[in-house]
Amino acid sequence: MGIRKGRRPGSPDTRAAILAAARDAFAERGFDRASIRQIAASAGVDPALVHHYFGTKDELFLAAVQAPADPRELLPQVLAGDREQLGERLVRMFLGVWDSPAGPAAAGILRAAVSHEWSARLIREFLVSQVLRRVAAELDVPDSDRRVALVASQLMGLAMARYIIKLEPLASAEPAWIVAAVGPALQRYFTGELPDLPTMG
Amino acid sequence: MGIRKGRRPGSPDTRAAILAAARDAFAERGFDRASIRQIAASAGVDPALVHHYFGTKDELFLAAVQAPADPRELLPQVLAGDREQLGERLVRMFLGVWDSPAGPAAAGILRAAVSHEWSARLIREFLVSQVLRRVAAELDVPDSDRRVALVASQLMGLAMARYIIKLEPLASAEPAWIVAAVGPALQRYFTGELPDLPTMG
DNA sequence: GGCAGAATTCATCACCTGTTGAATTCCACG
DNA sequence: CGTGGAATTCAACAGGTGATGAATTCTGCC
Repeated sequence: MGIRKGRRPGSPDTRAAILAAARDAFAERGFDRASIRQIAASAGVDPALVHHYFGTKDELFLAAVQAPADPRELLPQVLAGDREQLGERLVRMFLGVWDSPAGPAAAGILRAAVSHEWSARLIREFLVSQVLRRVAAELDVPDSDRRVALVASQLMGLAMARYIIKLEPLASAEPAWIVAAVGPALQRYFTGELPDLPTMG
Repeated sequence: MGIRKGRRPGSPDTRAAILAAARDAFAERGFDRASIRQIAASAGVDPALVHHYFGTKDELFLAAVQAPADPRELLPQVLAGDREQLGERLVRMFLGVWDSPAGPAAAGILRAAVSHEWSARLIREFLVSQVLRRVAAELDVPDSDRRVALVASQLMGLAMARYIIKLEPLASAEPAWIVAAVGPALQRYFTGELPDLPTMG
């Protein structure tokens, strides 16, 4: 009676279960407050097994949140089409990702990025080298790196307000409305007039 | 010899020292990773004294981060003047607060808001009832609550990108440039054309 | 001078954390 | 049928956490 030691019969994919539990835990409780013991319990498994599969907690986090969405797959859809509606397409895709099953993972990354420098570095490197740089290369306007950073700031703010802080009425607004409201703002960052760099002195 | 028990001579304002240490700790390590023991040590004091002055850790946090800036004092300066430059004035003030000594406290609140629902509620209530509602009341356009929420999202994103994630070139950009770049975006949210609410079906 | 009360520390408690190493059980292959 | 290796659990370690209650020393007042 009770749970015996040793290998269990059948072949449940325990590894995947742990990963799923970790994903959930990190997403809704953040890195610090998500505990390995709790993740293990939630996966119906001993904590040591978590360490057996994924080493340390940091590694588990990396395994759990890696690639919530692949920019190499998504960006071309956004970049294709006329440049005058780039902003709206980007917001639409952004909301699509966050409202998808990948959303919680993204929330986990964002939560972790706020409290851990190494995770902030992670998201920064990801944004810069996987997303922003590619978009910037596709734009044929000057100051493209500044432009994409402004775009990133608005999108991060949108995610914070809508999914983390849950600020109303943004949190429960229709995606279509948000696209129409925020899209043009991004469009201006992309292709509109921006100030020159201030000349010192 | 060594540190004796009991009341110490002189009158160093220990309470203020604890508060300052707590402020620093919460700002740069967030709520979870800031420990009372460490705050106490950093203030040259026993952990129990921290509990003696401020009760629980939550209460200490509230005492440490309350009112990094008083909207009742700052908002009138922003709202005064012509409506066509409201956006720029708001960005300028926002950057002013974050670049001031109050900035770290603001960062602490933001960090905590991301990992704790009760703290997210805190910042949400603060934003809604102390800032957004007042600004909305001052605007004479329809949909003012939606407009201010959009503004809040852009400002939160700016804070995240510049002060938390430290995304370049935003992180080290000149405030004047940011004002000129982001101001008009906020201005559009405030007084520009926004889409109607989508009609369902 | 004595006494109330505030300031401060000490010594804990109970708990949770990540992590490790050994023990056990099962499966697959020879 | 046996054996090696993978899956899984148990038991524990070492450390950190917030919190509490009692003890001690000082200050200020009468």
